[in-house]
Amino acid sequence: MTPARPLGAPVPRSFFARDAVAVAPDLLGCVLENRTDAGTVAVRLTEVEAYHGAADPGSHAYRGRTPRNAVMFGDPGHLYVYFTYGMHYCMNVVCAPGGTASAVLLRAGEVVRGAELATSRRLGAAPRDLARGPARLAVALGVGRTDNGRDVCARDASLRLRTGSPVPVSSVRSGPRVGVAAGADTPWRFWIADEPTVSAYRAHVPKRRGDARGFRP
DNA sequence: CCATAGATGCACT
DNA sequence: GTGCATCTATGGC
Repeated sequence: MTPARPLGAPVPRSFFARDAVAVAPDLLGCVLENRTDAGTVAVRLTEVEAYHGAADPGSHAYRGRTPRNAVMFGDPGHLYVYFTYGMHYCMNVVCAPGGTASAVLLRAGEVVRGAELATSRRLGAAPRDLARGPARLAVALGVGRTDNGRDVCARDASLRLRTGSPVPVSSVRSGPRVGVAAGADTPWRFWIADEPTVSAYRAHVPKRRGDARGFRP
């Protein structure tokens, strides 16, 4: 059980200086706020996933340090933003001591401030869908490639985490991570029960290859 | 509701 | 060349 923190207090770096699997459930209910020239959007986190360092086959860090994942190997409290599927950005917060490459993927949340700005970034999205899914969350917050490596614990951070209303332990759920083949036995996806903003679960879809085109068994 | 396909750039093998 | 820690549109029921 984590000690209660004053509502709205910035989350200190020490919070992230633990294993991602320990940090992830504690992150639920916290509020991520991004101030830009366009305005401020704040999101209450409802769904996250832990990536457990270089030993985790599902992690980008599994095959060692590369230019892309370098931030993961750095100090806790920094943002690891990566580009995927040719069009999407997803964001993690680095955890554990430097060099561990442990991180938490922020998968979904509820927009609690700046809904108008978030909606302008996500045209056509219903309120509950504004930040439902990791790539949508990044868009709603206005986070992209240039935010990779940002320190969310810095004194003057325009992108930072605050504590929110505590989430009862009884409301925290966990299960397999989305779209990750390795570690189906590790329930490192955490979410708040009965939250409409939690992304739809999609199990990993194995790729079929080498078959004749159009052939179906 | 559910299932599938296509988009699209880049890191890595 | 292969395969994404995804999203959206479309088509079937």
